[in-house]
Amino acid sequence: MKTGPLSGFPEWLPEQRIVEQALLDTLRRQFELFGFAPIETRAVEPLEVLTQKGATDKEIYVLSRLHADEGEGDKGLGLHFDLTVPFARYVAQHRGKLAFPFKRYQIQKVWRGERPQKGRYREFYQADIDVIGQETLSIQHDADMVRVLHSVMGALPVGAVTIHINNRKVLEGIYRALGVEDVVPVLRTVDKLDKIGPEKVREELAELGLAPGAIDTVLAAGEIRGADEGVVEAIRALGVSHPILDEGLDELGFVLRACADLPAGSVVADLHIARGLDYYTGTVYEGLLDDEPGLGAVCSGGRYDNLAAMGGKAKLPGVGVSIGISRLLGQAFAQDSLVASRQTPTCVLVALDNDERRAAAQVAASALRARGIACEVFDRPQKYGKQIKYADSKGIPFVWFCGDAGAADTVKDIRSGEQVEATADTWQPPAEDLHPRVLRR
RNA sequence: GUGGGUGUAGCUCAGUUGGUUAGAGCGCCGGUUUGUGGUACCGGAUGUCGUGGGUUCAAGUCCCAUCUCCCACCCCA
Repeated sequence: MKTGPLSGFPEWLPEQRIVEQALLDTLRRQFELFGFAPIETRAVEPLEVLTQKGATDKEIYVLSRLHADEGEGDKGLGLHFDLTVPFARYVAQHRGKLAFPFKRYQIQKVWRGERPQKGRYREFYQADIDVIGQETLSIQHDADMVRVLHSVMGALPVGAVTIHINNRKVLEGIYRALGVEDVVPVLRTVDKLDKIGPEKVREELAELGLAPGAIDTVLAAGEIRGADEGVVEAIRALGVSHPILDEGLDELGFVLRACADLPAGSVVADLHIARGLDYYTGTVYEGLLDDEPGLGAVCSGGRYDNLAAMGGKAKLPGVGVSIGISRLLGQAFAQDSLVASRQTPTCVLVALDNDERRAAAQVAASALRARGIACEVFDRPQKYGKQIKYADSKGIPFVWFCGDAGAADTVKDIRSGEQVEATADTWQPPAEDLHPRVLRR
């Protein structure tokens, strides 16, 4: 059998999966604290849903049966490449049973058939929250997204994250005022300011047919950043005007005011953040690690007005963000900055004295488990040294010895070597040893 | 899809201008230690040298093809 890694399909060791699960638990708790309801959608969607207008042209993994009968025809199913498109389909489908504004969180694997590289995988977790309204959705939700992101990212052991926000209408208004017909290519180019620098961006804009004067304004706008409403004034000072620009500035100003109480530096308006996805219509978000900006966005999202208008006339505007939990983990594992305190849930290894005493060992183990203490009984009566070594190799903190012939049981903390008498019905490990912990270093 | 790199033990790697039976460290297993680990010492196992072809008396080493993985572009979490 052929073994070996598949590029872009990461598999973690138990101690890494423990970290991953801990972070997923944190996300779930945080999302629920903000009132988002859980859903899960199927892993596959009809290709026509995945490739609908507004979706990205991601490379989609198509599903087919190995021994499909001749003439069975292609059912046209593909694995989802994000959670927003399936969610839009879900909302349109269950519209009658949902209460709006509908807030949901969804933590699932997604698949993209792209070339993998650092921070980018073909199979990875996305953790999404979205709010979706009927006909309209309050701008308040745009601001709330920043608040949730700030809270969630702060709860993850990944260091400081700066959330960059912008509003597509602001950029679109400016570009239209400058006479640009097709704004999306300009947005994509400006989005690369950080990466390739203003001179390269200038060249690319010129290739798109922008006049030198217009390019100056586009670049000047792209350079604007700030944490408060000063950015709105700075944009007005560019001297362009357009109805869409006014709308965008109102929204951006609202979001900045609504987030004014968050700690300084956590949120910044950044006028070159555009996001490549073409379905965003208003506020856009992009979170970067302060320590590792080169990793790319670790959370991102935006407002969309049309995406969920699937199969009906009703308009379902929404706003949502996605957290790149796999990207964060890949980075953390690569630099060994997140580790589990042990590589198994087991808190106590019950040593096996001899074959006659298996029953006694099981009784002790059951008593511990009944009180929520994870334990396992060693499988054969080897020398105690071997059994302790097994516990040590997995990071199991305690070894339990059943007392012989009426003697008391004892439990040994193998880190300190301390061994004390104990009763399986009452003994309690320190709270920090009950479950594996995530350690940051 | 485009470009560049890579491939030898479970892991990290060495292997001379082609030349006997392919090595080291770590890890693993056993022992010193007749049930209480981590250190130390002693011993042991492990390879289709990515794969297929070719050149040669002789290929891990040279040539061709192919695959894999890594990095960058595109785009994105």
